[in-house]
Amino acid sequence: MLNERKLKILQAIIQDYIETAAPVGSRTLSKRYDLGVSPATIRNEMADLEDLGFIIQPHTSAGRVPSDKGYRLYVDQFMPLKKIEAIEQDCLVLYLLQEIGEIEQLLQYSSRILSQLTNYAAIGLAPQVKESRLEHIQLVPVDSNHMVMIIITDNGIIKKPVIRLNDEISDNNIQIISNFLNDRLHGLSIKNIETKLIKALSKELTHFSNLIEKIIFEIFQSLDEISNIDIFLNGVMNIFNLPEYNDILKAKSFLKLLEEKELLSSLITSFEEGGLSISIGSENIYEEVKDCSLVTATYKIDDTILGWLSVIGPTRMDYSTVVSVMNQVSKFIMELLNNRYR
Amino acid sequence: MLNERKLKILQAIIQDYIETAAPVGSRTLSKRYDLGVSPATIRNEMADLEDLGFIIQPHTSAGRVPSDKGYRLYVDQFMPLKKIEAIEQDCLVLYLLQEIGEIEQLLQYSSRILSQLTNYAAIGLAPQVKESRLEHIQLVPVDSNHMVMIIITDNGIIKKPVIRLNDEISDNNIQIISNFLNDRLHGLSIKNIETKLIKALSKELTHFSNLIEKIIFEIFQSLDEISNIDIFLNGVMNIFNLPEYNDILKAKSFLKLLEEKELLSSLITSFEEGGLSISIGSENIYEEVKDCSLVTATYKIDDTILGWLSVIGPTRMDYSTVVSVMNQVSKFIMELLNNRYR
DNA sequence: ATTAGCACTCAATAACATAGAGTGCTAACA
DNA sequence: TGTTAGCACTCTATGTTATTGAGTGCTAAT
Repeated sequence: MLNERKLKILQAIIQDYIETAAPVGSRTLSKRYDLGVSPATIRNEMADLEDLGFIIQPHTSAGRVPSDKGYRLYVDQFMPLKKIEAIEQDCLVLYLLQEIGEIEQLLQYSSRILSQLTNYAAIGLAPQVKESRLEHIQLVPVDSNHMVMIIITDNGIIKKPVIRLNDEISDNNIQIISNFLNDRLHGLSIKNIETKLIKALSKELTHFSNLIEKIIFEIFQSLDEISNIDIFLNGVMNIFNLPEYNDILKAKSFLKLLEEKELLSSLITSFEEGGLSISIGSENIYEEVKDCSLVTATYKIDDTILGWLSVIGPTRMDYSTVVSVMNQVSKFIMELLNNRYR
Repeated sequence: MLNERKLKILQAIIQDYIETAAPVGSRTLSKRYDLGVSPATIRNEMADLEDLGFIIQPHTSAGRVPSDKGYRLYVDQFMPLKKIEAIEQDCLVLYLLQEIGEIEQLLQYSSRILSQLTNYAAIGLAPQVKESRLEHIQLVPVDSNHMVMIIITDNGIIKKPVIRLNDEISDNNIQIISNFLNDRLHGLSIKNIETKLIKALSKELTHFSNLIEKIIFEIFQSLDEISNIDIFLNGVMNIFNLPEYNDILKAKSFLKLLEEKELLSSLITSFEEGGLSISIGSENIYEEVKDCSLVTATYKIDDTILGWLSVIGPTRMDYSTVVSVMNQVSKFIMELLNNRYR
């Protein structure tokens, strides 16, 4: 489809644009890259590349800018991958985190590291509790007014909301209720645990039923609360270093986008294959991100998704660096997860 | 110091400027407010007010803008307080939250409500764990690889980090260690719990010492982790509705400021009296907030600080609304806290 | 003491000119 | 036949200048 020279020119255009953020013209190109042909020839090739939809001319007298289709070709075919030692160094930080007990923290810290290494915004996302199965539930009395409900799901999420007790319940009774709940609810999908189910169960424990009735509401409120989307943002303000966000309206809409947890979550969870996925501008399902690209890593063990890490930036993103960094970081994370969850 | 007419004019200037964000001149003033005198007279008075430092002229041919000193007078002397029914309505949301078990959530939700009611950014801040005393510590075995360490402090903070176990320890032994730690550490200030202390203690439990040694590191890592500053930001993007942040650099520096957890924390914790404090522009200790104002509520029971809520915005803040809202919300929160903590 | 009148200031806006980077087309060339 | 120099043309960005209007301080009259 594209001869070698066209590919070389397209690559040069993309790399230059990623670097400078300015539309790149034939003269600049021939000066800056060793293409072996004159600007006039480059111009002809560029006209062809535009006809094919790989580059776009913002206006008649401007240079060319890569299109989403252009970036896609670049990413799929001829993007150079860096193997930077410095990255390895920084990733050692992750090693220090081996002792992190909870996957949310791992995602939080990793996304911070990603944003630092890439200079874009990074997003960590834990799988939604609602979508997982209950592995273990346990009520722990703390003092006369509080107990902690510890919940562990099949994908390793640990939640432990505090539940306030209005009536005093003996530790022993809490223990009995706890064992009972764990016995009956174990293995159920969290979203299937509904009020009526627990109400039915509470009838079985007749001598406690009045107590149980009272804490049902609390337990449900807590189940609901822990079902909040766990999303970790880092490096959001990095966008101010990018010329595309010098326009206050652009910056505003990007920042507002990052406040939309539901949107981000459904955007990112749409990646279900393990490994890296890249979605470029118009390829994204939502209008709001049509001029952004995401590089997303999905972490799976067998068929269970344990979390997502994503780097989000303008379509003029330094894919090469981002993908390299993501690969490196992902390697470390998969090691951690493998040690822990199987 | 100021005659009645000067006060009326100053008040008009401040209210107009808070509303319009544009320097206000004598003609506008006489048209928009019923001051009973001509623009020329107003001009003379304004010249005096400027000499006294209450207002400032950005440039020769512009109107006047209130100075920090002007706002201070306004806030202290003649700011009208609203008693809005709508606020009461919205505050009912807080009532719904009575079941919140943890003070962090209360601060988180309240700050969200504050930002919604005021249209400024709101900050919730929990007291630092490091500064509190240990009321209760408890280790709860969860599965063969994890236990939860539940920590309750004297000011009602509950933390429960997951601790990963590398060696299997029987539930019974965990129980023994837990009781022992609680027994010895109870009442100590968290920052006084140092490695050497626990090491000394571990010697007492000679028959466990090898086990304890191993989990000391874990416990300390966790103590360190839960000592992170708990700060909750809401409504940050509200600033984009304010003309002062139409300048991308201004917006950037404000947003970056809100990322500085340590700075914000030390700024806000400098308010130690219970009730409302207002700090205006240059009154703030840090250079970074010299063109911002904060309205901060400190929540105390007896002499223990339970948390802070703060609204932050430009010095041209609608103090009247913010203070009114804060008063209302604070009333509800103090009720909740009183019910819970005494 | 107050106010109308007036000359003056200065930011913001608009209107216009210029420079510069880039293009497409044509004709000459290897 | 593919490549390239030359050239007229386009369009943004930038800088310059003129104009407008809100606002002031001062003076003199009320």
